[in-house]
Amino acid sequence: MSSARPDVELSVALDMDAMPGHYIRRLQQVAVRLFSEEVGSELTPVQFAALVAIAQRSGLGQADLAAQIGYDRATIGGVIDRLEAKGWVSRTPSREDRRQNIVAITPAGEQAMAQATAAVQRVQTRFLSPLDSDEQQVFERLCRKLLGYHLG
Amino acid sequence: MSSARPDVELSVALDMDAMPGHYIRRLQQVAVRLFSEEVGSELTPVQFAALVAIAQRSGLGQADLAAQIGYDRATIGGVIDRLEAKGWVSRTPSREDRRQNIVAITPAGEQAMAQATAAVQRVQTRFLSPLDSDEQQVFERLCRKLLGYHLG
DNA sequence: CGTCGATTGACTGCATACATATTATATGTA
DNA sequence: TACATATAATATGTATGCAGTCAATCGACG
Repeated sequence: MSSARPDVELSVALDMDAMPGHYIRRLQQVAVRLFSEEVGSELTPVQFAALVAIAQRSGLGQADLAAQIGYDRATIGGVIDRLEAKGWVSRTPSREDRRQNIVAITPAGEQAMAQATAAVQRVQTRFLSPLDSDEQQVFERLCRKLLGYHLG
Repeated sequence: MSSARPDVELSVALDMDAMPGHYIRRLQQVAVRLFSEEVGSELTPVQFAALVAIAQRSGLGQADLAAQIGYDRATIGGVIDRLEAKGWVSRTPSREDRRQNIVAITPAGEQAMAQATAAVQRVQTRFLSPLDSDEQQVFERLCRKLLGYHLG
């Protein structure tokens, strides 16, 4: 660590640690790291979320899928590319609307998802473990409230 | 999936919205969007955080800087590239350790930071605005607690 | 003084995330 | 039918974030 000499005094002392945007970013980093520790490198957080969404509501096009889990439409294509390359989902042009690719999970995909599920739940447990049970509930409620207003 | 293995949790329990990792990601998306709305495209959240850190503790090398604000060492290089291209920071080889690049903010950089500061504070206000004052304090406390355990 | 382990920074590759443009296809309307 | 508009998917460019590799360099040790 270098010796920091104070050479510029800022008119406004900005404490980045006090900024929600900053610590949300760092919490996100923590969550991603835990995910990769527990689940491994076979599956990323985004790929897992996509797999779950596809399994729960098959017959959706890519855009519907993206909207449902909060991805960008331009991003979902690449995610599905990688899931398709692993043989976990399939893309089929819709007959009703030939612009659409209907995305469905494959048996191999279901198996991969089932294998990952326990690890993913460990991630959530570990992530929240610094909080006691009451705090966990409050944290979830406040996050939902924030999302509800900003997305709804 | 045709095995006789009972997978009870597969059919129901995968509610992504209930997973902290998932809604933290979406909160992060919200924060980034608000940032770009208020601050504009001149400066990204990461670039702003870097600028603040550089201004507050000049004389640091890139790795120290990265550690201080939670970046990856491999990422900070590109961030500083872009700040340097705008003339907002400078890189100088250290005399004590010639592997190090000492990063410092320029007058133009200080000006850019000062201009962005009000907008950045509006971001934080808007982000937390769905919560009342008590809830905001609780939210910040819980986030800090999570970070304290996971990073400390 | 020379060697070795650790550190730093540069670089590559992969995976998001988003904006924008483009292409193909649908759909509403004149 | 012809045209304008809307939508789905893709391609491109920029910006992060992390893992891994490499060379240069530093500090410590013999």
